[in-house]
Amino acid sequence: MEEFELDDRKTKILNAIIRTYLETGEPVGSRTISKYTDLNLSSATIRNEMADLEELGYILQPHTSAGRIPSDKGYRFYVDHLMEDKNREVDEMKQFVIEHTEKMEQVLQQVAKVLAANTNYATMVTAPSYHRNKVKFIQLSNVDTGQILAVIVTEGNMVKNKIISVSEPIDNETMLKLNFLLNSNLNGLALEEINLKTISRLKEQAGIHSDIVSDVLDTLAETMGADEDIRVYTSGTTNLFKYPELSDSAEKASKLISTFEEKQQLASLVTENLLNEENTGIQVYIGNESPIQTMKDCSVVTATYELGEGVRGTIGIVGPKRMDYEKVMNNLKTLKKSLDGILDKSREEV
Amino acid sequence: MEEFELDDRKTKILNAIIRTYLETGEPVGSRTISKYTDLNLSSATIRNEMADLEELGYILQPHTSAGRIPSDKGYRFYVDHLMEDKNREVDEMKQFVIEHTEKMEQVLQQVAKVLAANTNYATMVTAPSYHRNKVKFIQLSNVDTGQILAVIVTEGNMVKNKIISVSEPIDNETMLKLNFLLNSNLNGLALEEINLKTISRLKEQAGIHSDIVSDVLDTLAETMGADEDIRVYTSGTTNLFKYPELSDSAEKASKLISTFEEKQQLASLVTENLLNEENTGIQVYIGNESPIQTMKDCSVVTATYELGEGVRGTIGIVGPKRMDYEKVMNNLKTLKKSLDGILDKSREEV
DNA sequence: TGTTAGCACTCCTAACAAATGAGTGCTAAT
DNA sequence: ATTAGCACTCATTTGTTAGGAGTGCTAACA
Repeated sequence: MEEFELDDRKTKILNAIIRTYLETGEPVGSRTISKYTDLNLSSATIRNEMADLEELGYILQPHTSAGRIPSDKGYRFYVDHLMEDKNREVDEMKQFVIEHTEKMEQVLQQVAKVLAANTNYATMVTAPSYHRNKVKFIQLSNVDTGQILAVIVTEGNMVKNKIISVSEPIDNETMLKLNFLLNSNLNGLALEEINLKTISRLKEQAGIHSDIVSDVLDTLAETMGADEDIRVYTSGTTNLFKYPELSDSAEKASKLISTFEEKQQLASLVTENLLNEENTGIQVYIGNESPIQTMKDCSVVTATYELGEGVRGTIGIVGPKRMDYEKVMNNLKTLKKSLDGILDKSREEV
Repeated sequence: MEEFELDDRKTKILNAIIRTYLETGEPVGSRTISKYTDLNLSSATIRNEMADLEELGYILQPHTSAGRIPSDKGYRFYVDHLMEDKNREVDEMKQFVIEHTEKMEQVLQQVAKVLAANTNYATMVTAPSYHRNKVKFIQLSNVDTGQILAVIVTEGNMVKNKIISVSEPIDNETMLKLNFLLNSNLNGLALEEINLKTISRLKEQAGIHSDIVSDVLDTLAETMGADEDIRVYTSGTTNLFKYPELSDSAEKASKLISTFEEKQQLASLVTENLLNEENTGIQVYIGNESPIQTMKDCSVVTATYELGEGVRGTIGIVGPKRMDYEKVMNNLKTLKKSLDGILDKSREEV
């Protein structure tokens, strides 16, 4: 709590500076503030206060004889203490999400798109990953000579499959036995709960077909495993062009956009949040706080949604540091609310 | 055949102009050519010839007192007649593709990436679509009360699945019958071959469960259907920043990059090629020839690959009109060769 | 003691002019 | 038919200037 550093007046001035800068993107001078605030102060007084604020690290000057802009510390203070918590709704999107639950992929892409259009920033949405998700149903079937199809269905009705090659064909009876074996041993378990004991027991029971069991388990680990192939949908990356501070040099812009293309990098930004059990809120990274270096001139706001028990994904927004935090965070909150627990709901409805 | 328009010398000069421009990206002047070509001519003579070439529409001047640059017509002539057909190999990639056939998605993404790094242009690869692909195996299973899982495997070992909700549970015996019904009627058929007759026969035989059959058929149509959701992998879009003529204005660059983000647009560029049976070669779109408006300042080169009977996808490269056509086309040719028929091969190997 | 007016100073930016130079078209000579 | 030479065009670069926004400091004031 370093609020003690700032008295009431300084706080008000800092607030005014940041809000003005959020709007204009231009360094803001003392005279502007002098007119802006209700507490009538002359520009000279403001100047003195600004000098203090600068010394404390909340604002900085791009160069002598320019106005001030917020520093990372300034933004942080704003987000933590100054920002109002408006509660406008984002109803259309909420509605949309609910109406289209079947086609998850398209919904997520659409969410990214609408959010980008809404906010004028770049957005990313990661598909839900099956962290902590439980096995509901496993089935092996003969598909072709030498080829077995393994299908795995999880609690959240996520379906994964893999073709397994086998050296010699398996007759139907054995197949039935294997299926029973797998289901009775694994159903209801989350990936983390499948330990060595379970595995060795399984293999023992499978006898000569233990290699197939191995393959199935591999598939399980692969498909339900962590960051393996988290799908990331992005939209509006070119919105970043709108903010000169991000795109003044072609190189800068290029690097940023590249990061969005390298979806796996984005995924990494997000994984830690997913695993962190207790974090269910909204995360704000300002400038260097972001784990991705290329985004050091940006702010990143992410929200973790949880479709159902342990089925989590992330929605993120990337923009300039002077982003409209209020708007962004409210958008995310509403979206999060719409998505949270949607699996349970849809199951109830059916 | 409008080659008659150009005598030998004009051809040589045009060739020189284009090649120089491909390298430098700068308008090329008469003096440069005068030194460049082996037929020793003074700059003045070149100027005369250039005036002719301009009148004929092969080259143009950005403004008075600038050098000449190739027009679309000029590039077209170059690609059709002037370009050499070098045959360097792209072995590393070929090797890579063969070694990683199992994980198609990752291969394709990687192909896009390597190709982009190799050429310094933007690349796109579409996942194979199941056009003309045949049903190999269908299976319904009870997954949960009121929920049936339908799995469809096609010739190319593409697996698709869908959860179908049913109002009342189906006992195992009925399920077996349904499965038999579906497989005996549909296996070996391509989507196009499933006509109304087949459908009505199926429904008739299914009796009271004809609604489930409908659902399965819908799923079939959806998953094997045309452009539905062709997946497109892109890479190196920011390479386009390297070419000033594409990124001089932020707006221009922005529009281009956006097109790459809107993958479905890219897909449309490609669909016609996929359906066109006899086209198995390499396509070059120069400037306005491209079906996508935003790419009117670019050249697009695409190759259609065919993993197996009717399982097709596209590899594409987008760059400035002054792209290194030779290199690009050779890269594509080699890649195409590596991918063609890969399904059949891998099946043989097993 | 906190606040304010005034002023000199800094530094960015826009505007304009001049210099540069690459390249052309035309003409006259070969 | 080819070429050298020359005048001319026009984008680009460079230098200069004027303007303006904003600051820090000082001195006066309540």
